[in-house]
Formats: sequence, structure tokens, C-alpha cells
Amino acid sequence: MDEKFESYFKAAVSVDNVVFGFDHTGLKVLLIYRGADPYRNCWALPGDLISLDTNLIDSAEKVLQDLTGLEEIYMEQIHTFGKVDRHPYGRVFTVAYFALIKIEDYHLHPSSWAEEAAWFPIGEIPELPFDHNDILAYAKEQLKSKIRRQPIGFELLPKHFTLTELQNLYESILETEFDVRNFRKKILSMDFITDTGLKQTSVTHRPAKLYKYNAKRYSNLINTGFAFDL
Amino acid sequence: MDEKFESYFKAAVSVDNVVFGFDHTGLKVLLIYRGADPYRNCWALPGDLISLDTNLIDSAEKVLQDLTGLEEIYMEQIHTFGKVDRHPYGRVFTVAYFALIKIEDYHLHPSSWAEEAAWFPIGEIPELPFDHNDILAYAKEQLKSKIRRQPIGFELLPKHFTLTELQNLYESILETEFDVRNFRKKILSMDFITDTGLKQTSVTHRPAKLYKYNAKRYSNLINTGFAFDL
DNA sequence: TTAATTATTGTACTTTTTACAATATATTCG
DNA sequence: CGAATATATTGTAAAAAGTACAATAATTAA
Repeated sequence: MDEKFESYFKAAVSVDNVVFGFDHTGLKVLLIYRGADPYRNCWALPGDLISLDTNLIDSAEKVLQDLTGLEEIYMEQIHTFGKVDRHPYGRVFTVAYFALIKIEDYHLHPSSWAEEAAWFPIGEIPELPFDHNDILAYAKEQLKSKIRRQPIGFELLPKHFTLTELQNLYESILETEFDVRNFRKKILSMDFITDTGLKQTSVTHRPAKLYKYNAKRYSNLINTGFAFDL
Repeated sequence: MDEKFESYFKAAVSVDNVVFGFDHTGLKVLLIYRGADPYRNCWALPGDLISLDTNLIDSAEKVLQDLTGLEEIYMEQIHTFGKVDRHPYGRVFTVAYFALIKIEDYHLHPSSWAEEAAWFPIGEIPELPFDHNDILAYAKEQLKSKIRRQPIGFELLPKHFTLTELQNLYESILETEFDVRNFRKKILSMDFITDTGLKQTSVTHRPAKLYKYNAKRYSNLINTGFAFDL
């Protein structure tokens, strides 16, 4: 390699994950409490610098797996942030991902980081270090946009869910309201949300039917030119 | 900074631009003929390594401006590629952008690179170095998806265009066909493509009316909750 | 048995999408 | 100058999708 290239090879690249979760109180984001400099003792997005011998996507997945203990998490790269002064230690580009996890599953597998992580309601995010507030805002917009056109909402719900839960999820993320009858009609007409035959238990009122997402049917539909849009 | 961080600061980051153009023969991509190593004497996406003192977006814009001489080019970041072995000189992440330019304007401002750049029809792209073929494929998908929901098709057409040209553009990019009457009805009903009062000249048949995109009307519509979708 | 709570379902109306072909306006050529 | 050629422009009826709206059903708790 020519010497003139050397000056370029002095940057670092990190990944930062915006991890979304959902429960009956609404949409939440997983933040970690930093135990090391820079910005020690701050809440921040979970992320890490990338080792030179690790692929980008592997690095993003590893951060999440260390943090949650979960495998097969829905992740998507959303944007790369590269302002010159965004990191105090030097030139650090960060590649942001968003991830959707089922909060229940997360509680089942606490990891070494568990004590230092917490869910924050989307409306109560504190001031974060670096440009993490920007990243989070960007991720939220992406989620709003993606969830309308791709069947990813289910990633935030238990495997079996009620239509009311599904509607609450959409209303919460899209910050809007749907008519109960029309919402159900539309969802069920799409034919890839199927009745499990089961019902809620331990509720103090009429139990709702439990449904599940049928990925196979969805991909069949896609192949016929169908486009999900809510 | 702690010494343990030093090993991370040895990566380089580049930008690569997928520049789309359109003429009556269809969608085209601008490639450059590399005059320097690595991959000297190959057609490739126009891109460059990022200096440590340059913001990401500025770097992407500079590459395009050097190449085309144009200012105010429509650009959008699409994805970051970071496989370990994608560059022969070391660990290089690349942030890909797509850009839309009016081919006519480009011809008006040849730059220092002009002799080494050429438009390739989207269906006749040669084998490219690095992972540029992957980047291009990704960009093409993004374009297909974006052009349906955002009024960016006009960036590829002259300021004044006919509805037939507009329809050809959409049909070409989306690889589908529209009914002439329905297409025009839909486009014109959106109310932000306005008649200039002008007509084509120098055509050997009935001249078509010339229209233009009205950005102000579009943003007004957006504020009323309107969503473009073709 | 009644009260309380949430789940579930249908219909008429409006809007949007779709399918489909004849007429209009310009140039070129004989 | 008229005919041939080439593309531009326009409407309507039928189907599908979206919207607005409220009564009944199923369960637990008192």
C-alpha cells in the first residue's frame, strides 16, 4: 500500500443499537448505564467499537446478544453517523441499528449486563451522550415508517397475542387511533394472522382469542404481489 | 485516552455514490474508470476515502461535485457496508449514497473527471471492484422503493417534462406498466405537478404539454396529512 | 343473579382503483 | 393541399377498498 493512504486508516467505527420493546404501558427503549469512559455513569444506547477482524453485522449482533442473551433478534441497519467531533477520543463513525425484542423473552434471560440496563418509556428518554439522542430520534421515525409496511410489529409481541394488543401496539407507535372494527377487518383480511384456537386466561373479563403471525403465509402473499400497508 | 482504544483507531471509511440518470433509453448509472490503485483500470462507483477532518455528508457531496460540477444534487444515504475483507489495503467501511441527477445538466458541466466517467444502462453493468455490484443492487432496490413514496422522480427529469416522460420514468424504474389514463388522472389529482403552459417543440407529431414539479404545493399537501404513493 | 369489563361483529355509504378505446393535434410525405 | 403517420389527450362504468358507526357476547367478581 502506498504511504499516502496511511493517514486515512486512523478512524474507528462503532455500532449503536436502538432496542425497542413494548408492553401494556407503551413503547420502550433499552438503555445501558455506562461503566467506562468516555461518559462513564451515563445512560446511553448499547453499542461498542468494532474490532478490525469483525464484520459489521456480526458486531451489531454481538452487542445485542451480550446484552440480552437472546438469539435471532430482529435487527436492521438504519443510518451511519459521522460528524467529525461526535466522539471525544478521535474520529469515530457509528453505524446505528434498530432492534425489536419481546420484553418477556428478555426478562427470561438476564445477562452479565442486566443490572446496568433498563427500559425507558419512549417519552421519557434522558439526555444521552454522543449524538445518541439524534440516533434515537432517527430510529423512532424509521420504526414508524417500517411498521406500516412490513410485518415487524409481531417482533414486539409475545408469540401469541390478542388483536387488542396488536392494535394497541400500532396505535402507540404510530401515535394515532384506529376504529376497532376496521382494524380487525383489515388485519384478518390479510390472512397471515391466524387464530391459534387458544384464549386468554387469568383475565377478569371476557377472554380474547389468541392469534399468531404466520410468516409462511406472509411470504406466499408477497410472491403474489401483495403489499402490506396499514 | 486509554491505550486499549488504540487498536480500534485503524480503520478507514469511504463513501461510494450510486449516481442515477435517466434518458429516453432508460435508467443509467454513472461509473468512473479508476486511474489509481487498487483496481486501477476498472470501472467502479465514484467514491473516496474520507479525511479525518471531513464530515461524512460533506465527503459524499464533494465526490459528486468534483465529478459532475453540479451543486444541489439530490442525495441520500442508503447503507453502510463493512465486511472485513472488502478492501485489499485494510479495514475499510464504506457508506453508500444514491444520487439522482438530470443527465442534461451533467453534460453542461463537464469536470476534470469527465473523460473517465460514463453512463451505463442499468441492465449492462460490468463486473465492478470491491463489493460495488452489491452496493449498486442495493441502491437500485432503494430507488424502486423510494420513488413510489417520495416525489424524487422529478430529480431525474428536466425541469419541464411531459407526462409521457414521467410515466416512462416510473415504468422503467419500477419495471411495470401503467394505464395511460389512470396514471395521468392520479398524477394530476395530486395537484403538485402543474402545467407550465408550454408545449414540446421540434417533435414530428402532436406536441405534448410541459409540466413541472411544484415543491411548495407538495410540502403544503404533506402538512395536511397527504401521503404520496404510486 | 347482577354488575362490570373487555371482546367481537355487520352494514350502508363514500372514495379510490381499475378496465377499457375513441378523438385530437402536430408533422411529413406524396 | 390532403393523407398518412405518430403521439397526446380525455371519460365512464364497474369493482374494490376504506370509512363511519353501536349493539351483542363472554367472562369474572360481587
